[in-house]
Formats: sequence, structure tokens, C-alpha cells
Amino acid sequence: MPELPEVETIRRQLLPLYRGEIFREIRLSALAALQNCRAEDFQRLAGKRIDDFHRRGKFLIFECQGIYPVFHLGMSGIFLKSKAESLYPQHIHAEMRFKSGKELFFQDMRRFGNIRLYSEFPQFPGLGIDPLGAEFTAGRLNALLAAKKMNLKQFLMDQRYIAGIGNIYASEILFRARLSPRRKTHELKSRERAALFQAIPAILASAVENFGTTYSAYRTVTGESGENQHFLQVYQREGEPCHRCGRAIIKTVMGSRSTFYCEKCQR
DNA sequence: TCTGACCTGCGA
DNA sequence: TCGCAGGTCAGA
Repeated sequence: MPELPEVETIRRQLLPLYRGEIFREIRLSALAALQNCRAEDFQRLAGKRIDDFHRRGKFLIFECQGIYPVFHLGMSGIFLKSKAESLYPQHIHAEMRFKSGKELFFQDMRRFGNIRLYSEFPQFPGLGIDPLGAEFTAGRLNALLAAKKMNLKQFLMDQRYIAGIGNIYASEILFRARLSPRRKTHELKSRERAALFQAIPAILASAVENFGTTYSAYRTVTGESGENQHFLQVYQREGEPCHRCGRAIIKTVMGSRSTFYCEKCQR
């Protein structure tokens, strides 16, 4: 489930491996082409050099001399250095080959991901603040919280407000901040807003250090699992004792998504 | 603001 | 065989 830490891990791994590489060809599967844009448009990439990789929320942006392929990994998107590493070669939707002989494959088993091509640096109108960027300030978070009347779990996962948080880290952030996922945004006291402001980047940065969280599909570019699943406090721990108070972790459903929390520690 | 559909592999 | 996993978006 690639959220911000998984996409950031992939970006950091792609940089030393593929920066400076020049595209020889790029092929999209029929499915990828049907869903997103015309495969022939991608031929414009041939001869272009990859100068940088950027991340905005959960979007991964390739900067290629005035052309910007943008990948969203959806639920199961991963990058592979070779086709032989793929467990599901039938789900490879983009094959990128470079003049040096290197290759890069985008595999997306569940096809929730997408690929788009931009002619200038994409701006993503409507996408919220990046929680690891300088623009993420207490003032901006407080203003967002005050303006909304929704529960915290859904607020955190809504990409229009904060970009990059998904189901796993929303639960983990709320545990860290000792806030119930059912609390309403506009009702938080200043001390609680401050706790949330601290918890969001802390949880995400720590997950980046651990190379992301692996459940099922996610793998880093080097084909390894992330490590962060070993450090989760509540996610997928239903019935297990809370690491703070010992009470069993509760699982509930909010917004059609499983949500994990401690009834005693999170108020 | 909320719900269900999309999609596929996996485990019960 | 069926339910579950969850990011996103359309529609209610």
C-alpha cells in the first residue's frame, strides 16, 4: 500500500540508479494505455535524459528534459530493475529501456495505479500540503482543522488537505497523537492540535527511515521488503495489547476502511 | 459528506 | 468460494 514513505523510499532508490539514464524506448501495456493516455505519446521520451526524481504526496515524478512522466502506484504498484524479478509479469504495465542497457519495469497487479505524461512540471491542483515539506506548518494545519467538521481519520486520509497519508499511517499517527480516529477536526483543543502536528511528520519520517511498510505487494526498487511493519503500534494489531497501556487494540471500520486504535490511550 | 465500485491475489 | 486488503473517484 504505497503511501508517502513507500513512494519516498522508491524515489531515493531510483535516484542513484537511474539519474542520467537516457531513454531508448518505453512500452506501455494495452491496459495502461487504455486507462490513461496514448502509448504513442510516450515515444517522445526516447532520447530524453532523466535529470531528477521528485515526489509530491503519493505521486512520483520523473524529470526528463522538459517531459514529466508521473506515476501513481495505487495499491500495488512497484518498480523492478528486471523483468525476471517480477512475480506477476502479466501485470507489468510499463517497460522502460535505456541506452546504457539498464531497464526499469512498472508492475501493478491490481491496476489502481496510473501513469500520466506532462509537458511541464505538474502542479497537482487540489492536492494538499506535503507533510514532509517546509509548507507544512502548525498554522496551516490548525487552519485546516478549524475549517472542517469531519472525523480525524478521514481528514488525514483526504489528499486535498494533506498529501501522502493513507490507511496505515493515519492509524499510526492518531495513536502517536493519542487522539481517537472519531474525534472531529474542529473540536480539537490547541494541545491536541499540537500533538497531531508533531505526530504526522514524525511517523512518516520514521517510516521513510525504515524503507516503508510492507504488507503483501510493496517492495523497494532493490526487491526487498520495507522494515516499518515491525514498528507499527496499532495497524493490523487487533486484539493484541497496546504497547502503552496493555488494553487490546480495537479494529473498526471508518469510511469503508479498517481502522485500528486503543480506546484507552486515544481520546 | 459518505458509500460503493474498481481490481486481483491470497487465505480462510 | 468468498471476503478482505485499500487509493481514488463518481455518484448519491
